[in-house]
Amino acid sequence: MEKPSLGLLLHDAARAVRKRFETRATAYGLTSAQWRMLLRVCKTEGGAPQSHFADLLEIEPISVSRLLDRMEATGWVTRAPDPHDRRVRRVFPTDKALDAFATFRPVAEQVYAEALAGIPPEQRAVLLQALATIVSNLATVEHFGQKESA
Amino acid sequence: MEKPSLGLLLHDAARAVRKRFETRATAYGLTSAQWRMLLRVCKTEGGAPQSHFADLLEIEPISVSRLLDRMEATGWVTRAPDPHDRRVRRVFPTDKALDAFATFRPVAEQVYAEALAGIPPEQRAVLLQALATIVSNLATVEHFGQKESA
DNA sequence: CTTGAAAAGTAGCCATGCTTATAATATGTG
DNA sequence: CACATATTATAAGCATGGCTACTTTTCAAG
Repeated sequence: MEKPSLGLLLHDAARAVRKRFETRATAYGLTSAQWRMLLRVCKTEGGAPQSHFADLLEIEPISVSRLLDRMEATGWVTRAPDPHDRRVRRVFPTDKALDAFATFRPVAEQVYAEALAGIPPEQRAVLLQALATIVSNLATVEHFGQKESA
Repeated sequence: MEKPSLGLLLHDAARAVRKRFETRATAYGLTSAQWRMLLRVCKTEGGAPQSHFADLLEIEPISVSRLLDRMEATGWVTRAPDPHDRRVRRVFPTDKALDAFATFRPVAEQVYAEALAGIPPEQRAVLLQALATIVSNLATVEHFGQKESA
């Protein structure tokens, strides 16, 4: 056997959690990307511009646009023009979304519990901290020459 | 602020590593999925059936099929019929691939080093072990009723 | 040999996310 | 005001990966 690399492990772990989650969430008609978006939309009072969610979810605005296209078509969100800025379309959760929001929380908690089974609390803390560090380490944009060698 | 969940962190960390890697590998004309496949193909003596790589990479055979379509079109692999089993198409790396294989290894190592910067060795070990545990915990197929409650 | 199950590969369709480019609107500078 | 720039959202096209369904081929019974 060969020691699996960080990249492979991260990739596999993320995919496994996503897949397990979708197995559960599919019964409610949501994918994990839609669930992530739903979380944010439901927590936002008064509707927010799409660009707000692009920042929060750290995906490109075009990805938000298409994700919301599908979620609007399936009745999870509504979009309304902003009266003060005609470029903006504000996003609102539907009642169906707010219902699902309350229902799905424990589903996510359970998936995480299954994923972390057998890992002692102090190691869970190290895991979460290390993942946060990785995200932070790689958050800076590549400048092609950031390193001392260039 | 709110404590980010395991799912979000895993998702973000995996995406950050993939993105950083692709920033580097794009200069060579490879995506990270293609790089993962290339690794496996180059390590396999004598060519292997596509199904072998589906198992190794833990993706569906159809995903392998299409990944190899692109990699064959761009000259990274060749596919030849198996003389003993006419269902099988064996996969071989090209010379270009074997060259790249040697060149890219340190690139991947460096990306991982950047990702893990500031994390002490014992915490890295915990991280890798925890990720492996997560993959293992979720590797079993959902049976809808595995739990004691059903 | 025939029948049926399993395996290998593929095609169609979809979701997600990226890069690049465009339209419409806002905003700052002269 | 006029022009350049930035911001918001979208479109086109591609890569990755999933699901379902299908073909071809192998293999195990009978």
